[in-house]
Amino acid sequence: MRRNLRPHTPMLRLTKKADYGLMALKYLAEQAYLAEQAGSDARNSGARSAKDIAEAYHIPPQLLAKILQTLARAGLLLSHAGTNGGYALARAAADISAFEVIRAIDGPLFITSCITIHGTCDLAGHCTIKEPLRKVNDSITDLLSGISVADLIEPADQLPAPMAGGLISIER
Amino acid sequence: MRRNLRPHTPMLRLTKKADYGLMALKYLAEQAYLAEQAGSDARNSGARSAKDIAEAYHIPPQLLAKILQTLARAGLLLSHAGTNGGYALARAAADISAFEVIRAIDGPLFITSCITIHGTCDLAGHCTIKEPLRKVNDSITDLLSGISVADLIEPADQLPAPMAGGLISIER
DNA sequence: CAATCTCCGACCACTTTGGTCTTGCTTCCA
DNA sequence: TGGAAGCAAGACCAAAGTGGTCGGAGATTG
Ligand code: FES
Ligand code: FES
Repeated sequence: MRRNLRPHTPMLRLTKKADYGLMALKYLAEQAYLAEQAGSDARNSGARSAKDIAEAYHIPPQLLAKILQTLARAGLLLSHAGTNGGYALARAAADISAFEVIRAIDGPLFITSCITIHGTCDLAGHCTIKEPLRKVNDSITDLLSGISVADLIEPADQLPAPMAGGLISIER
Repeated sequence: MRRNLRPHTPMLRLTKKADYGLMALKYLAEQAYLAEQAGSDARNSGARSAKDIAEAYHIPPQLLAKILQTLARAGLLLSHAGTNGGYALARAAADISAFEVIRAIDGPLFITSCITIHGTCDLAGHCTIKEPLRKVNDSITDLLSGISVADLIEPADQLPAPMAGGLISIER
């Protein structure tokens, strides 16, 4: 009867912004690939406006614009203002890892709520949990670092072997 | 100059509640081990009240109580009301994985903000991001599943080989 | 019966997230 | 030489999630 139908209860989730960012990167990577194939001029190869990308994925244009600005500030994208401006990848798609994108948008990710930058938690001393958890954190970082936006453009295919280290060990 | 000193900007973090839950489990595991060593009676072996645990780690007692209740409801803990009551592990420490604890407290964890329960996202169709990301998600799940609360009690030592599969591959 | 302890839901303050709007600036081109 | 198209950078806001508190009800022991 009550509307307590468990709204979502998600956790350890990626923010929607990071999701949008990844989508945009993927889109740009595809465009860059197509432009290169078509042999168009080096300039404006695959550059697309924020509005175009937003429309392609039906995401709020203004929000995407802000995300793209963040990415540009982080050095992952090149922006070009003006009439035929837009955004383009700053590097090759294979050289941009998902980890960089997520960190640029959501900030440094740490799985434990205590580890700040140098492990000095206010609970240090009476909590020995953080050390094993940090290993998990590092593993996730490695995992995300091993995935490039180039790996995202072919969803149906498996990721054969284009990644640096496919295997991640728990003990770092 | 500006006070934009980046308050925390954390992401992909574990909730503090899950952290507390893990700490409590670790504590209970230690107590159970000690009780077993001392050869005390089988009953009340390692059972501790919520207040005791809260004091041991300096965490808000009422909050910890609620977390323990959640854990008990999930079947990870046994609760015993009454004068000398308290909580005890429902299973052996080695049989309780960190993944179970986290899921019991924070709900099902999905790294993408779209995957709900059966992948049908409102953006499905014009977003091919979720498939690679789901692999990451599965890898994290496996990673967490391979860590038991027994692995937490010895932080200094490495985790030698007590886990099911120490190596996690990106392609599941 | 009384003390102790778990159980359960309501409640609150605060932070984060997703999203909009406004204002300004740069580049291109008609 | 203007616009128009596009980025840049804020303030701003509503909704949701998080951390934490409170108070009563029920169980267990002595
Ligand atoms: S919560 Fe900070 S060390 Fe465990
Ligand atoms: S955000 Fe749902 S499929 Fe990409």
